[in-house]
Amino acid sequence: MNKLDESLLTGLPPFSRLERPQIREILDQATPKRHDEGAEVFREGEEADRFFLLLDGYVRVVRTTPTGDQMVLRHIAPGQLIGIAPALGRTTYPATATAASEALTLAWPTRLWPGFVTRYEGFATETWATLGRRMQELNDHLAELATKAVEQRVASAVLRMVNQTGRKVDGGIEIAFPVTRANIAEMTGTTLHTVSRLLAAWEKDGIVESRRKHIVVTAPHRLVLLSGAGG
DNA sequence: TCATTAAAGGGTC
DNA sequence: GACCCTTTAATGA
Repeated sequence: MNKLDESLLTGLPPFSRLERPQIREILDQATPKRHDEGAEVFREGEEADRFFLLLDGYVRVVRTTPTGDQMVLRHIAPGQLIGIAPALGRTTYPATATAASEALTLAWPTRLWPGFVTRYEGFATETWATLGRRMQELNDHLAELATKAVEQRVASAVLRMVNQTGRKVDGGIEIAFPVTRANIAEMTGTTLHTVSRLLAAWEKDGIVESRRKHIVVTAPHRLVLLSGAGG
């Protein structure tokens, strides 16, 4: 079996303070896996027997409501830990993670978690920081859902994706993974029809350009204004 | 202001 | 051709 290259982990926040032998040790315990677009990485309610590092690609985190509706909670960019139920004191995954684009992960058995936290300098601190950021985002998102109008919510959701996963392209910033109108509807608690109409209107105003599953924000500051940030 | 319903066209496999 | 993604219009809460 091929050994994983140490450069995969060097520089990533959870491992940035570690020496080579420690990184080697961590990699030797990891199982790499490729996920096709749409494939599940882990499922809500399952026994959390592994935690993951997203090496490449994007992951969509989704919860299903009792009525069967899906709610998209967040998107994860490469370099982040996911499925870290043990850090939350849980034994099952709180949400389902699916590959938003073709993705590559490393997985470790959850039983190794306590050892990672105690043995590896900076690992715990970075994990807490990640959890803190996600908590902050959730708070913002919740306040937004409760108080903002649909157009503001959709604008915020698009901006969130741009900020977390955007890449520069000619004429703007592109969301780096395939997104449908329905996906955005599931992030904002509206319908795909409303999202479609909003994007069409924004495109007419020169704020975005979109093709199927593909959005480029050409005037981010105007989207910020629409999102109602700062008033 | 926004959801629902319906109809239709283009894309992709 | 089947199925998915998207657009558009009409209707009504």
